[in-house]
Amino acid sequence: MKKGERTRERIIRQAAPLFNQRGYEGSSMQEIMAATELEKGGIYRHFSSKQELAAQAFDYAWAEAMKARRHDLDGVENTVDKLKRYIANFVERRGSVPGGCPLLNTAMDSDDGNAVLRARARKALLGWQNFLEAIVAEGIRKSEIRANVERAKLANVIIASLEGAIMISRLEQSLEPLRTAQSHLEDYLEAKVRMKN
Amino acid sequence: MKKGERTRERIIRQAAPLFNQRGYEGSSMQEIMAATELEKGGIYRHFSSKQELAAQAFDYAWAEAMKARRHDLDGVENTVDKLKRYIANFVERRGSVPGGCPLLNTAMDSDDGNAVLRARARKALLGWQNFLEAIVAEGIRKSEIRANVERAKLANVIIASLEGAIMISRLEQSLEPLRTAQSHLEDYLEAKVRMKN
DNA sequence: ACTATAAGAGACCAGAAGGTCGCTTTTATT
DNA sequence: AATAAAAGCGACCTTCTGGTCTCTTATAGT
Repeated sequence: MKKGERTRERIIRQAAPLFNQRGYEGSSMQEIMAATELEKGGIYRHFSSKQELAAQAFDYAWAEAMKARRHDLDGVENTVDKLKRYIANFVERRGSVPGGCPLLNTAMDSDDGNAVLRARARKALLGWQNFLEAIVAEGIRKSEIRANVERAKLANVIIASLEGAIMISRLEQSLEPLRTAQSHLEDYLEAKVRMKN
Repeated sequence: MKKGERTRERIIRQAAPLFNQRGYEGSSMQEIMAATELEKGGIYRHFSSKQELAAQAFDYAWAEAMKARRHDLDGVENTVDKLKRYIANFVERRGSVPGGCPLLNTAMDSDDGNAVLRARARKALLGWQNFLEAIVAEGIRKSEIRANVERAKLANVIIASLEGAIMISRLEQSLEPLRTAQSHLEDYLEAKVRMKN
């Protein structure tokens, strides 16, 4: 009863980078077998289908990404600084799972079909938006963020800028686009979001 | 000598939406055969491989997207307004080829393998950056854009915001995120880019 | 209209895809 | 140490993959 659970988690952990790098169709069971050093039977005992495994691998990869991006966030008091730290973490602490942002990858991979994966990506995005919006709401309550800031829109701008920058960065194999997005967002936060006295 | 060229172009035109929607691995020759109403032999006469066809389909899709986004751009004199018009076109005139932005799709599809497609996406991105940078450079020359604006960074911010917003919009199946990105960019152009006298 | 050539059909191929299942081995419980 | 249950192996299945090649049909130049 214990060993099974351990290998199950190991499979997810070792399959996640594969799916994140090569995508759902691009990752074959053979490659997953090689990555996990398990035969087919050993994998299919724990997962009913490739899709099921892919879904769980995404959940894992996303949880890891979120964890990395939340790193040391609680120590920051001011909510604007918290947003800036979050953005810095996003830029600096990539690679919790290799292959770029799991959300972007899975969203693009599944947005024309693969309803299961698509639903997971959607849920992940919603969670992310809520997380950022909560920080903004707190900031407004604490009078650190201007009252006229629309939290949903601010969350949107941050997410879009970062995800778009990731795409460029991956294609150019350079951190510069990501850093440009970061400094743009920081400027924006100071100019239009932070409460001035 | 003539018919061949016509069908060749037809194949590209009809295969492009498929590749753009389902990705490279997700599009099978069978589906391409169905979409083009041609047998295998009829397709492979014109393209040496699936990859070759996919590459040409991307070039076509990208050219169509660029054309749509450049729509009526020449009529705009002021370069800041030109950028705004470009952004508006991006938001409004999607769907020149179904399945979202070909660059984003192909970049995510190929960034961990498929060197051929990756090279095409990279070249497309470079062309896009150059296109926007040229407008900015012209704006600085004409004193419509502040001299301290770094054209590469501005191009980057615009591209990242729009592409990231496309991802969100597709996942949420709503235009709102795209419109939010648009208004954010417009505000930014007015606040930090346009020359004030 | 004749004919050389271009275009397309479609049977065929080897290999790989995801998935199943009966059997053996390992684990945990007593 | 014995044993019941859990975990893993790996041959096998069907379907589909990208790609080839020969043969037929359509086209275009004269």
